[in-house]
Amino acid sequence: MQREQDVLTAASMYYLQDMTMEAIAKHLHTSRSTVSRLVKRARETGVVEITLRPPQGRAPGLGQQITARYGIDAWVVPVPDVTSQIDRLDQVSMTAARLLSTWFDSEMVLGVAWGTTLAAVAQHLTRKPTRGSAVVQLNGAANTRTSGVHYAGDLIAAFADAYGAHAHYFPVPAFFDYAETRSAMWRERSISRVLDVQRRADVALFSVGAISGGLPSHVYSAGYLEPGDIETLDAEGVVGDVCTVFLRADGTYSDIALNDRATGPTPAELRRIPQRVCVVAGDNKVAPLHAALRAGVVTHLVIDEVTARALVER
Amino acid sequence: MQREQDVLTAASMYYLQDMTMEAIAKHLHTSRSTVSRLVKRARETGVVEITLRPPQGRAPGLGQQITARYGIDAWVVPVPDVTSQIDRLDQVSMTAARLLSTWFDSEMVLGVAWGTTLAAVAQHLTRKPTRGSAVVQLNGAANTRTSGVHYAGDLIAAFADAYGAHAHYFPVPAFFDYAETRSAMWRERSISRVLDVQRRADVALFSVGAISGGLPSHVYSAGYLEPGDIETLDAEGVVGDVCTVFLRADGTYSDIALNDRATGPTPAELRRIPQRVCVVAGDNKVAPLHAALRAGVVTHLVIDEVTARALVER
DNA sequence: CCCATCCTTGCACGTTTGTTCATCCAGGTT
DNA sequence: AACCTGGATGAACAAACGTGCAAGGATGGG
Repeated sequence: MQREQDVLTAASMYYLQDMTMEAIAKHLHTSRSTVSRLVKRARETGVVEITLRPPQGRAPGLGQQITARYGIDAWVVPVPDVTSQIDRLDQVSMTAARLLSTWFDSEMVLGVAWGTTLAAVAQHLTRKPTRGSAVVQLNGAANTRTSGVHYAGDLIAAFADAYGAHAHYFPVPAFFDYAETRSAMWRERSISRVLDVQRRADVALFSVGAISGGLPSHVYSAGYLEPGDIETLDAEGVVGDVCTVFLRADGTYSDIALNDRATGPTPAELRRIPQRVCVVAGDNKVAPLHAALRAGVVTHLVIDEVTARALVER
Repeated sequence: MQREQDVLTAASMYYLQDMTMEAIAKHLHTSRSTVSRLVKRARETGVVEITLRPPQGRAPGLGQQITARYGIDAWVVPVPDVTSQIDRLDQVSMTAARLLSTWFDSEMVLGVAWGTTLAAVAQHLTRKPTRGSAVVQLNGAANTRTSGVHYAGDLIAAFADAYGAHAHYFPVPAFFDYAETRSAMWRERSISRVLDVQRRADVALFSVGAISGGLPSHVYSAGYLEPGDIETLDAEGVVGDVCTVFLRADGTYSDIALNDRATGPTPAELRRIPQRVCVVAGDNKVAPLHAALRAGVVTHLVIDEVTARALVER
C-alpha cells in the first residue's frame, strides 16, 4: 500500500522537518486536504506518538501535593471549575487514554476493569502497535442486563484492538450468587488460565466505584446486586469498590459478606501488579478513592482538578 | 515559578485533551498568544516529546531497500529533487536532531564527532532533560584556524546543553604532526580519561567526510592538512573519512600514513559503541558513505532522499 | 530615586490547518 | 450493462494558530 508510505512521509515532513502541509502536498503531488488527512491518520494509527514528561518533581501544584501525601504518581487534569461531571469524565478519560499509550508497550500485559469510567477511556484510546502484548479482563461482568459499548467484552476488545494485543475475556458474572460457585469455577482450567494472565499483568487500569451520588456506578445500577445487598453494604460501612471488591473508608475489606462472592482481584492481589493506574472523575468518588489509596492499590492516579482539590482538602 | 506549571498545564490541555488554545487561554486567564507561546515552550524545553515510529519493516521504500541491503536502520528524509545541497543538509540535520532526542536518554553517553554536518545538527537540537548523561567529543579539533559555532567545543557544548549532560572535551588537534606525539599524549591521564569516556559511549553521532566536491569538508578545508598530505591520500585510494580516520572505497584503512596521526576512533574502535548514527546529506558523500558502510561503522543512517537514491543505484 | 534594559503581554494581522460538501472512482451486485 | 456503495479527493470556507509590534512591568545599576 502506497498509503502507509505516504502517511509516514507526511508525518516525517510535518513533525520532524517542520514543513507546512502545503509544501508537503506539493512534494507528494496531492492537495493540502489530503496531507491534513495523512497527518491525522499518522496520529490515529500511532505512527506519531506525543508524550508529555512533567518536569522532574518540582512545582507545588496539586499533583505534587498528592504525590507528597500519598507517595504515588498523580496526574491532575486541568478542567474549569464549572465543568459538568460528564465533561470532566471526558477530559480525564481522554488524558488517561493518552498517558496509557505512553506507558504500555510490547511484551506487556494490561489488566482492565470495567465500568462507566473505563468505557469512557476506551472511547479515547489512541492506536499504538505493539507485539507480544495482551489485555486481560480483571473482573467478571457477564450479565444479560448490560450490552453495547458498555459491555465489558467490547471494552476489552477496544483496548486489545488499539494496541494490537491479545484479548483475554473473563466470562463470569460480576458477583456470584453463591461463594461455593466461585470456588468451583476458580478450579476450572478455562478460568484459572485467565487468573494466571491477570497475575502476570504489568499494568492494571481501573477506577473506583462510589456507592452514591453523581453518575451511577455500573456495579450498583446494572442489576448485579439486590436491594438487600446494598443495605447490607451500608451497614458494613462500605464507601465504594475497586474491581468489584468493596472497601470501607479506612481501606479495609475483610469480613464484608459480598466480597466472598466478588470476582475481581482483592487489593492484596492487585498490589502484586507493578503499575496500578486509577482513573477518577467526579466529586462523589472522593470517599472511595481515599479508601483505595489507604488500601495501597494505586500507584498512578489520573484525576480531574476539581476532584483532586476535594481530595487534598479532605 | 508559576511559569513551569503553566507550560505543563497548557501542554496537557493541548496535546492530551485536544483543547483549543482559546479554551486553554480562558482557563489560565490569559490570551491565546500566550498559550501559543506556552505550548511552543513546552516543545522547545522537552516537556512535550514527539516521536515517529516507522510501521514495522514493511513498505518497500528506499529506507527498506537500504535496510535490506546493508542490514542497518535507515531513515530516508524526503526532500524535493530540486533542493539545494544546503537545504538538504538543513532538512536532514533537523530530522537527525529530532530522532536523536528520541534515542538518547538518562544515564547514557553520547559520542559526537564534528564538522559541517554535525554543526548543522547542533543547530536543530531539541531540548530533552536527562540525568546522569554525558556528551564526549570523539576526535580532536583544537586549532587556531577555526572558531564560532563550527568550533568543536561549542558543538559539544550545544549537545550537552540540550540534554543537560556533562561535556567531555578532547583538547587535541585533529591530526598530530608526529605520530609519537600522539602516543605520548594518549598516555597522559587527562587525555586517557576522555578516551575512557569515549569507550563507554552508548551512541555515536558522526557523518562522513568526502575528499572532493559539494560543500567542503572541514577536515580538508580547515587547514589541518598540508597540500602534500592530500596528494598522498589520493595516491592511497582514499575516498573519505569517518571521525578523521581515512577510508578506501572498500572500507579498509590500514597502511594509510595519515591515520597514524589521526585522533578519532578507528572503525574497529568505533564498532564497540552499540548505536552508531551516521548523518549524511549531499551527493558527493555517496562514495565515502559506501566505504563507511563496508567498514561496518554505521548502525543507524539518516540520509536525504536524493543521496539515498544515489546510494542504492550505485 | 531614576533610568536603561530586558522580558513578558495582548492585539492584530496573515498564514496555516481542519472539515464540509460535491464529485469521482473502484469493486461488487443485480 | 446499469446500478449501487463505500471510500478517496480537491475546492472552498471557517476555525485555529504563529508572530511582529508596541505597550507595560520587572530588574538592577547608577
